[in-house]
Amino acid sequence: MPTIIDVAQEAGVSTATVSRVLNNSRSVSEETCRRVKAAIAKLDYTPNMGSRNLRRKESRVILVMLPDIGTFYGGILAGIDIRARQAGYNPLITATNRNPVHERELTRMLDQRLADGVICMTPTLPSREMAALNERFPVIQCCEYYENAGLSHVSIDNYTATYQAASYFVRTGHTRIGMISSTNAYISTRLREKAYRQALEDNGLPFRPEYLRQGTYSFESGYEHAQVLLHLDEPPTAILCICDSVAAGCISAAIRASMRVPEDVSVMGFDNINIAKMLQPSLSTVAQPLRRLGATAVELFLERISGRREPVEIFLPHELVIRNSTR
Amino acid sequence: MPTIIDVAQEAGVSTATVSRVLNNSRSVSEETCRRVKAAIAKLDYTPNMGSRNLRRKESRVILVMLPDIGTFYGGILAGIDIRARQAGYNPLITATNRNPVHERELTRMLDQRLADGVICMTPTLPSREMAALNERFPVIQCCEYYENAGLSHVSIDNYTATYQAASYFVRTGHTRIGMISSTNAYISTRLREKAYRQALEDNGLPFRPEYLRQGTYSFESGYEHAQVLLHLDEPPTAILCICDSVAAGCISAAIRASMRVPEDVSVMGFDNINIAKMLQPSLSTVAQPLRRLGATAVELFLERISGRREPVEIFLPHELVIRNSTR
DNA sequence: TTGAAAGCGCTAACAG
DNA sequence: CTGTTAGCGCTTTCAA
Repeated sequence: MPTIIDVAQEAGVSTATVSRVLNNSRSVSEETCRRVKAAIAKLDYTPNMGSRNLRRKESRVILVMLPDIGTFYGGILAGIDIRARQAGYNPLITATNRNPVHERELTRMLDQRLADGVICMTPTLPSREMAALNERFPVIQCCEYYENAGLSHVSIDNYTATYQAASYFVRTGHTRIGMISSTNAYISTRLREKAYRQALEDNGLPFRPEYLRQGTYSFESGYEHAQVLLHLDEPPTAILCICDSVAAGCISAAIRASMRVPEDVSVMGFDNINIAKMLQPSLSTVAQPLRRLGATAVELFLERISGRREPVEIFLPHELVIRNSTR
Repeated sequence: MPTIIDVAQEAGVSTATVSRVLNNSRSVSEETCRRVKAAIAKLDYTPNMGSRNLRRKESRVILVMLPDIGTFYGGILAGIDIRARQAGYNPLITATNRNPVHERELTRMLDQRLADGVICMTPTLPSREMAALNERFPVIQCCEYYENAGLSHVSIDNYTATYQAASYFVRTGHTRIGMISSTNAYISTRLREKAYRQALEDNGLPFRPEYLRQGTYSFESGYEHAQVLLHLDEPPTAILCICDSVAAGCISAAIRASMRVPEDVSVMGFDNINIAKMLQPSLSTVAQPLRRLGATAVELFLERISGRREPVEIFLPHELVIRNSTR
């Protein structure tokens, strides 16, 4: 494998000159430049990026941590991938399964200079720890975030999105509106529950504790909690779900209980992942701009790495997508 | 950020000795070892892996190329991730969207020494090109592969899997069996179509060209082609789909055409991705051992990088999962 | 058992 | 415009 020295010899110049050509330093004569390029072509030379990175004290790698590589993250990853490569960075994607130990270990890649910074979608590590890490390396939060931790983040406005979804139910005549949420402490979960309650209150509807269920993000959780909800003496006629998988479970449970969706019960998901349109009936849901979320996270990373220290908070627009699971 | 030199000074030894401690070279006295470790702890030192890699002429990165980060690949990626990290490698995951130009560009990361080898799930580049690349770097194929290209690969036995799925239809009384396949030239597609035809023939059923449709891997494609199939004068009573998303589209089209699944038409998917169980009715499908496929691909990579040159071909067991979309 | 010193391949002052 | 040179942080002979 040829090195810059081989190229220099072949072209009859110094390695410095080859380096200049490699990096388009404007101060190389046409003629020399041509010779160097010819040598590069002849030897089929490719610079060793590892040594360049060592010299430049960077790795050109962004660590991307997410809980799992499910459908939801696919779109975000696409956004990250495109924007990061444009900027000359390689996204190193890794699923942490929400395991703090594993996350902490990955975080060591920053100290090892194997990555220049991290885009994090799993707020599992304590806020303090992340803030401390952010003192030394760029840490960007995507989708989820800590309030007042001094970290830049991008997400949708979960509160407004959910408020609108609940209001949609009210507007279409529902008075018994349930919610299948999650037990986690994510900011998105807290805001969504808060918006759900506020929307009820603002519309003169009572908050019924038995209508608010909390489980996981899974199909199974949606199924179980919907079962409970639908067997209440006065079951809700509309159910807001914390994500599309939960909504899928909700629909399955309704059908299992011989109820029609949306005639007997309306179901609304969240996220608009691929399966939303595939379900029977197709799922009404709150769409998140996945690719833009990813691309924006990279943008924040780039700003941060080029010197900016003050955290920036970005909220991207969502969209209520009405399909056939609501009436 | 402290370097090995700082540690050496702090411990009053040479950098060579620190390096030895770092790498557990057996020839360091207890006492020295203790001092070095104390210094490392005191300075909160982490080795710069970039320079280690430069020196050792490796990157400890495996490039993982896949067409898209959809549900199907999620399981495989999990398998790759776990096994690769165990072995001290970082998987660099990247979606190529089946774009040869993009793939070729990514492949340059090997020349740039940014990755030590590649696990490829998108057989987009010409067989020759991959074989040539494999001369210089480890190239492992996962799920899809070229025959006789001298590359190691792991996948299921697509022929047998499909043969069994088709036979299942025959066994449950179907005589009009259709297939919604794909236009791509993947080995899996070719083998599945071949098995479909052979199963018909072996069971004395005629092959009807109008029963074999070819589209893409998408929900939309499944929907469209199912529509055509179901509006035939003599529509099939069972449809084998190239993947679960296509099967989902197939079910949607059937219901749209006021047909019941599985009473009027049975639908079988392929892969057993997450959505299979979420659909209404839940989807019967051929399950692939996703995590094992990923882990095995890494295994092949490790074998190859530690010197083995003869290609090895591995076929992992599949499983026919019968749910409610078939009778 | 330990240290000195030579690189790994590249970039960036600095001189000329 | 170009070359010389000194590293980036680490590992690894080679001697001692």
